[in-house]
Amino acid sequence: MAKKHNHPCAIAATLNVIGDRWTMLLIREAFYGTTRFGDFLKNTGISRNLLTERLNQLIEDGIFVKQPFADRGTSHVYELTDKGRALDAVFLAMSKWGNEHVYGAGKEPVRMIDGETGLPVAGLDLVNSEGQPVSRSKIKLELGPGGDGRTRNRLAAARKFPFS
Amino acid sequence: MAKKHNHPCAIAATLNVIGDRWTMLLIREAFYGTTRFGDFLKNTGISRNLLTERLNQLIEDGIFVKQPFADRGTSHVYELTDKGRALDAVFLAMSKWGNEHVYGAGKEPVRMIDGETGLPVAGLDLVNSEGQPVSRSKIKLELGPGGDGRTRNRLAAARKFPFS
DNA sequence: TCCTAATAGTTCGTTTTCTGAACTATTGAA
DNA sequence: TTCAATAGTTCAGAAAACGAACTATTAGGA
Repeated sequence: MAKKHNHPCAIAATLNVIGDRWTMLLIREAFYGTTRFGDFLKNTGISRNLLTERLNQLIEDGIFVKQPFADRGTSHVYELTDKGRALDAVFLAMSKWGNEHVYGAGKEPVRMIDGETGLPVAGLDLVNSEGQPVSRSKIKLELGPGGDGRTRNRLAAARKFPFS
Repeated sequence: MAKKHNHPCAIAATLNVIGDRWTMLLIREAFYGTTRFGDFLKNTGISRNLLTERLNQLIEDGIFVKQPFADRGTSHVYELTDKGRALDAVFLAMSKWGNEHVYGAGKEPVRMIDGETGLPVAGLDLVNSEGQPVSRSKIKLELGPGGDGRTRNRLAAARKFPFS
């Protein structure tokens, strides 16, 4: 991937792992059950050399592990780690936004359904550490222990309640 | 931005809007309250010509609107639309993942706090259309009205419960 | 009115990354 | 020991990003 961001910021840090045109598509594939080099290739349209490079980077970043697989030829499987599976919230947020704001209601190619009730999945809601719901408009961004002077200045300049 | 993905898939569609190294950083800035060309420039490190191109693309995609602003010089403000603000779930999911899986507990540069209780924001939970909680392991992906044969085949090959 | 500072945006040469196709390596089965 | 399947490498051309210099527009002050 390209040169990395160097901000003390979780968004920048996440973009350093998944912030290119292909990586979230590979992770989508992994959530869909794809594990083989050739299937990632076919299902995404990425070029072979870039797929090699991305998979290696994702292994280095702890998103995938590569396991031998006895099939035909020199086969392996690429599987998500716990760290990789933890990207499910990003996957779900992107799915929801794409369905609602690019395709629009009634034009979704894939829908997320609550298997328990059969109802559509409608929201991604925040809860605090006690499990209580958190209103987005009440979220505050505070300087954390890993922040520095730059972070403090950025937050000081930021709105108090940035989210709708 | 680069050539667009052409899959019948909400992730691919979302990547066509925010799937490059800079766009989510610009949207982070917008959530932090940045509205001016020069501030986006300074706070992200993007180059001027690329910033021009990205902002124009994001206006075209309906994420930002550009308004005149009387200050000094030829000033404008770039502000998020409702469609842009709806990316807050992606922002929050990426923030949470970066804090937990790149920085790690105790090293977060910025923390999200529930302003109501002062407790940290801990989770992003799914609810169905009746507002009931949905377990991630119970989510099903179903063919939607905008899907095609390819989509059907992909889903048929996919795991039943892809999420942890 | 003219000059200056502030802001936004453009141009362009260089560097980096991506693309696409051909080629190589490794293994299991016939 | 040949063949087919799979994964991976190489490389030339195209596209995109980078970074610095330059241009345009406007407000305010001399």
